[in-house]
Amino acid sequence: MPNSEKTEVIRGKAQEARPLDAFDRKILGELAQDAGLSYAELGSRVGLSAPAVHERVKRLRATGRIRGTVAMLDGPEMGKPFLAFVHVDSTGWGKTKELLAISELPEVEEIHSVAGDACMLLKVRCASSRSLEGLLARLYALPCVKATRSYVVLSTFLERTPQAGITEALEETMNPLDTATE
Amino acid sequence: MPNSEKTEVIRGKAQEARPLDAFDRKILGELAQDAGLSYAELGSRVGLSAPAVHERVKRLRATGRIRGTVAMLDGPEMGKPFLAFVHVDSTGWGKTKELLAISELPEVEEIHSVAGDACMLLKVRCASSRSLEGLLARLYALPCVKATRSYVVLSTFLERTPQAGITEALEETMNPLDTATE
DNA sequence: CATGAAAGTAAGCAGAA
DNA sequence: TTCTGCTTACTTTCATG
Repeated sequence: MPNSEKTEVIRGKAQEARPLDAFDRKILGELAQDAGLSYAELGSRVGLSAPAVHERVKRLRATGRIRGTVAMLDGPEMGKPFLAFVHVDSTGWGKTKELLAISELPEVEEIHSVAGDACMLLKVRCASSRSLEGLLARLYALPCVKATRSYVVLSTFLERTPQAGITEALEETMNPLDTATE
Repeated sequence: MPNSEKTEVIRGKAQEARPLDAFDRKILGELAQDAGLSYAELGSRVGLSAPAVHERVKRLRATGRIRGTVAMLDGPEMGKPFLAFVHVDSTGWGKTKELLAISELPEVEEIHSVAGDACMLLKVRCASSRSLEGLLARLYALPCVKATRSYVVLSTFLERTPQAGITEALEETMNPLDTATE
């Protein structure tokens, strides 16, 4: 069927607008916990046939809802028992080039720019306090870095990837201004 | 083979002690980026046969180096564009029961206890500033919570799961005390 | 290397716009 | 009717002993 590609192109990003239905949420919920499930098993859990669920997963991947499937490695087992969050006060504005350099380090897992009294926030996992020191040294070597504050993790109670669910109850407000408008 | 189990038991956690070799690191590096690879493809990338690489992956899973394989979901696409890190000052000590309650919320992705001027550090991803407020309200409802500081993420430059690599160069020290002993 | 299971494809059908 | 999406049946690839 030579026309199928064309159809995709014509529809363009229309599929991105399609909201998630209950089936999609259940599928995503399962896959966020275990992406190793067979389509048959996944289908029986959400109440769909294997090809149907396969089709939906393909769509969820294509539209970017699923960014990929990865193996979750264990930090300590990998020889990196030191987890820390580093707040970075910087002058000037987050030069992409400088960030590129440190994002290459396998020790650096997250880099965010944040509002609040810090400009950048890093999540780093490394072998020892020594290597954390080495990483901070690299940071201070950057001209824009003014100060850092490190929060060393003592123990981790929960650590997971983004979940599909939304807690509607959190939208409740205690603000009298809002109740007035409602 | 009825004796294989026995051997395993006798060796006990000996397999955990087995250090990662270069092949293991390469395998883990690939799987941390894409766990959807076939064993054949994985084998050709690291220079091993498919069954060989399969055996290694099985061992890496059994010994806990690989904690599981999950689908990475896109926060904004899931209707949760608000990412924030919340520092919690608490009195008394991290009652597990109370943590259990908030770790059930799909908005909460990480809970750590940290050294530094905060006691707990949360990573939360939610639908709106309103729901972040709702989550803070739940936190303050806990008797041990004294204060919170929230760092709202403006943009994310890097976000990934633990990596296999270790940067040896980070172990370099600038401390004269250490160079003296060496 | 061989077997069996699972992924992926194609064709047909039912329900909703 | 036309379109979207589920199901059954089939092919092919891959995991696994």
